[in-house]
Amino acid sequence: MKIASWNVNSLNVRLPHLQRWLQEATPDVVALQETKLEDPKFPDAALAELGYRSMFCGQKTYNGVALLSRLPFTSECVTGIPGFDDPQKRVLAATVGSEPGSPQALRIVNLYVVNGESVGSEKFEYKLRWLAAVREWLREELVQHPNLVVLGDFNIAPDDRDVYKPERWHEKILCSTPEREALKSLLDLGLHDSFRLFNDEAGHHSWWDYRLNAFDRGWGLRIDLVLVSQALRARCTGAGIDTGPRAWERPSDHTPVWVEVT
DNA sequence: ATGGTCGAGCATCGA
Repeated sequence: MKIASWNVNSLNVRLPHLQRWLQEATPDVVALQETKLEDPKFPDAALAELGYRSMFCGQKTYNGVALLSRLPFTSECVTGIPGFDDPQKRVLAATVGSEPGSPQALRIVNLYVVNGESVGSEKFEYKLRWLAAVREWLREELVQHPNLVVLGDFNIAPDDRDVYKPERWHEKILCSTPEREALKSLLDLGLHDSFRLFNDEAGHHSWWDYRLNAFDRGWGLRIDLVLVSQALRARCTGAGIDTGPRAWERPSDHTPVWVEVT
């Protein structure tokens, strides 16, 4: 089973890319971020034609998340962090494949983590509060759902191997110590960065700024992650980054990341 | 030379 995440930066603009990539990569489950679409405008019929059921939680202009699945959804759709009041649509969780709690079920938590703007800004403080609330929620999710996948645009590069020029990003947004510690506190719950189960090299990225031809120059960061629980870690057979779509015409600034589990 | 590009929606903001 292949589970993927992609920040599409407007599903309205990127639907043709998504359709092409679904057909080429044939993922079973896909988490999307930055759909920027209100729910009545979500293209669920077009995606159903490719065999995908959809859950979505969007808003105009900003944010917006969705889950696509070839397997049936077997739970309600959870939107937002329980108990954390937040008008921004950044979270969508559901169970796929089998009844919640069964060994065949997979719990999927799709996160569009707050960007944070710059270290020390109000948005930065919001990012850290938001991540602390996610941590407390995931602690409970792990009790209920041993087969847990937490994936999305984390807006955090886990360490310097994930940054094209670490000295340029030192203590900057996406790379600062408080952000990395917040991510580590999620991993400390019993989650693993699936990409690093298979590859420990530097130089693998999932996002490149639109400016200055960053993609062609290799100026990227790995900020899109697929975290897996302990039980799922044992079932992981591969993980990777599909850089192809970043080179297509009129691309998202992010490219899909994925994990394979048995 | 750490610059300046997208997407949204109509001037500028967020990333």
